Amino acid sequence: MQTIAPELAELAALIADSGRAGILSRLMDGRAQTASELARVASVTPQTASWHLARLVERALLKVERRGPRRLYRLATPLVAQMLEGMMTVAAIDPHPSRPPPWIDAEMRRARTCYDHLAGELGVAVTDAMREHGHLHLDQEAGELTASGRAFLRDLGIDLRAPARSRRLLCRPCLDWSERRPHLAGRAGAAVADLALQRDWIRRRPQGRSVEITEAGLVAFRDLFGARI
Amino acid sequence: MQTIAPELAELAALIADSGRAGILSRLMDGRAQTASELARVASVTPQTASWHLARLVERALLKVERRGPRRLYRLATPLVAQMLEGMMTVAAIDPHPSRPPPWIDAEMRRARTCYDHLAGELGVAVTDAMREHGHLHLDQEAGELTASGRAFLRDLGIDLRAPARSRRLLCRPCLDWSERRPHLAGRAGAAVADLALQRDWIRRRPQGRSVEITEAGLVAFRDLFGARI
DNA sequence: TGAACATTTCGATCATGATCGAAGCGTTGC
DNA sequence: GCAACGCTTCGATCATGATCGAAATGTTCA
Repeated sequence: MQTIAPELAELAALIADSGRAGILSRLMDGRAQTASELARVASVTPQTASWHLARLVERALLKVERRGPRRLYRLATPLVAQMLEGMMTVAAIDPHPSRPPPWIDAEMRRARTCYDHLAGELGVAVTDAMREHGHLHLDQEAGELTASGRAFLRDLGIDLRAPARSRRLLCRPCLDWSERRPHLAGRAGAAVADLALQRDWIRRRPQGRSVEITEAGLVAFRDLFGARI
Repeated sequence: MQTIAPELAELAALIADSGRAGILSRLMDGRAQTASELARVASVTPQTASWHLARLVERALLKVERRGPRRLYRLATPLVAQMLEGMMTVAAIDPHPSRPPPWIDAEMRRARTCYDHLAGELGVAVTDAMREHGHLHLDQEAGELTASGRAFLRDLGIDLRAPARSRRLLCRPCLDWSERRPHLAGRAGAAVADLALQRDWIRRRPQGRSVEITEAGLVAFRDLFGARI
C-alpha cells in the first residue's frame, strides 16, 4: 500500500521535537520572529535553534526573510497554522480525564491570539456574548454572522468587505484548545481582534502569544459586547 | 512560556513513526481493523504493531474493542480524523516543487474514501459536477447545498435529515491531498458515498482505503452526476 | 480439558537524531 | 578595513525508542 503515510510520518517527526513544537507554537500568532527569540522560547541554544529552523524551512513549514543581520521566521502558509490548530485541539485532550490539566499557562488560558483572532477565555466570552445577542450562529463545524451581527460590527467601525481576490470565509469557528469550545474566527474574528488591538483593549505581551486585557478593554468587552469576563 | 507545546510534540511523536502513521492512515476510512491487518499495512511484525497500537490507545487516538479472539482498532473520535486530514494536506505539499510527486498510489489517487465520504479524482469530479449543475457552492473553507442540490439528492433517494442530536454539518469542504482541491464532505458527502456503496457503484478493495469504480458506477457518475471521470 | 489461533509482554540490540562547544560566515556601522 | 553582532556549520557525544525473537496470555471451539 503505497500511500501518503511516509510523508505524514516525516511531517510529524518535524513537529515531534519539543524545541520545534515550541517554535511553531510561538509562530501561531502569524507574526515573524527572530532566530534568537525562537531559541529563547524553545529553551535551546542559538546553534540548536538554527538547526531546527533550517529543517522547518527546508520542509516548507516556515518562511525566512532577512532583515539586516537578523533573520525573521514565520509560518509559510495559513494551511500550516490550520494544521497546528487541529493538532493542538487533539493534543489538549487529556488521555487520562481523571486528573485536571494544570499545564496551561494562566495568561495563555485567559487571552491570546490564535493566528489572527482572539482565543482563550476572552475569545470564547466574546463569541458567547455575540451569540447570545443574536449576532452569531456558530457550532463546531460552521458559523454564520446574522444581519444583526453585521450591523453590530459595522457600528463598531469594522469594514467586513472582503479584500479583492480573498476567498477567506467571513465567519468560521475555531476550536479553542484551552476552553474546549469554539470561538469566532475567519475575517470577522480577525477584524474584532484588529479592532481590539487598535483601540488598546488588548496588548500583545512582549513574549509569547498571550495578550493582556487593559482596563479599557475590560469595560469595552463587557459594555459593548456584553461579555462575561 | 508554559504552553501546549510539549503536548503537541508528544502527540506528533506518536504519529512520527512510519508504522503508526501507516496504521492511522489505514484507519482514516473510519472502519475498525484487526491488529494483524494493521501490522500488515504497516509492514511490521505483529509484536511491533501491538506495541504501536498500545501507544495509540494509551494516548486516546484509537479505541479498541474485543471481538472474540481478535481486537478491533478504530479512530477514537472524528476529531482525530480531522487532524490527520489537516496533516495530510500539509504532508502532500511538496517542499521541492520541481520534481513531480510519484509517490501517490494510482488506485488511491483515483478513488478512495476519506473517513466517510468520497475522495481522490472521483470525489473531486463528483464535487465539480454538482457544482457546475448549481447543486453546490464550495470553497476551501465552507460549503452550501442549494435547493437544487437538495432536490437532486432527494431524487436519488438520499434522506438528508440529520439524525437526532447530531450537530454534524450538512455540507462542508475537505481538502483533497492528492488532488489539492476541495471535495464534498459533511453529511451530504457521507450520504453520497453510502449511496454509491449500496448501489455497487464503488466497491471497497479488500485492503487499503482505495475503492474500485464499477462499470455501473462509471455510468452512474457520468450520467446521473455528469462527472467527467 | 486441550488444541488452535490472535495478540501481547519481555528482553536485547541497534539506529536515529538532539544537543552544545568551537569555529566560521555574513551583515552592519564606525 | 575592522570590530561587533546575529546566525550557521561542524564535530563529537549521548539518549530515546523502534525492532523482532522467544515466550506468555487470553479466547474460542471441540
